Amino acid sequence: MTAGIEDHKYMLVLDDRLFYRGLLGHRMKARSLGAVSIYLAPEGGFRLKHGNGPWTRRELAIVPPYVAHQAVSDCGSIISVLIEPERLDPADMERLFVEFGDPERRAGLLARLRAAAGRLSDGARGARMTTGAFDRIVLGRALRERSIDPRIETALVEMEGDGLESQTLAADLAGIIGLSSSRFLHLFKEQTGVSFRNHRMWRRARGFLLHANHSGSLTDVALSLGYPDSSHFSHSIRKTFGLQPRSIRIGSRNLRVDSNARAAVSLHA
DNA sequence: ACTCAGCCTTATATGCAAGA
DNA sequence: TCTTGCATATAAGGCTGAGT
Repeated sequence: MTAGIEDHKYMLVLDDRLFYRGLLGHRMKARSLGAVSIYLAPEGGFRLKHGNGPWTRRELAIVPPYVAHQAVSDCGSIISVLIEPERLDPADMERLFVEFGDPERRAGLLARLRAAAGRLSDGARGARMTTGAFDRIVLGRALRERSIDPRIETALVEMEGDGLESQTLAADLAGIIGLSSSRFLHLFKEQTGVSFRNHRMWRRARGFLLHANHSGSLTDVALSLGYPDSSHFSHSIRKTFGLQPRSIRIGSRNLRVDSNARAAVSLHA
């Protein structure tokens, strides 16, 4: 009872999963994340708004990728889980939304999610957390991956290997896997469910979260993430997260961050 | 140092017709 | 069935400059 939320701020960043427990900026404007997003308040509830729709009071919510929304928490903090969609089996993603929409399962999901931070932070120390282990702790079961065309898989790996600062063009990747850019762009969307451009933009913005609790110039961070300048960076982050980079940084003080190796590549770039 | 807005350029999204 | 190229709309990229 003595420990406040400040002592419990925690984020775990994996390649295709992210767990966050910490502050939720009360000045949040509409955000559009590139991942399936699960929200719940650590205690009490929160309010959620989809696009131009009305505010609704929630205990638990799940939002599809690239859907604009806003959230405000009663207690000022939030638990949030992000699931990257590009390798996720579409049918299993659908099933996840059904599960979260089922009133009978809500209490169980809430309890599991609220307990997850402690279990994740214990498990992540030293050892590398796998996606499957993360899913079992947070969701109670490992989500299925979709089978992706090997050429698109190659392109995904290529982009991940290049680091967040890369400006890889669709035409370059198409060349590597032996397709025309036209076919590559179509196939990428078909196989991953997200457009090439949106995917690249989201991965870059997501990379900022790893820098969120660092000191130093935001301009330097912007450049190391591949943004051409701080102006563009500020704009993109605000559109993606609904918050200014500065607010995210201020809200991330005392935030403990764990990440696996690949997600952390850009950390000291 | 950071945010914000405007403006032009360019890459990408998407549908379609057609070739291999 | 898979692939390509093309046409057109749109959003990101890149830049400038002003405000905080």
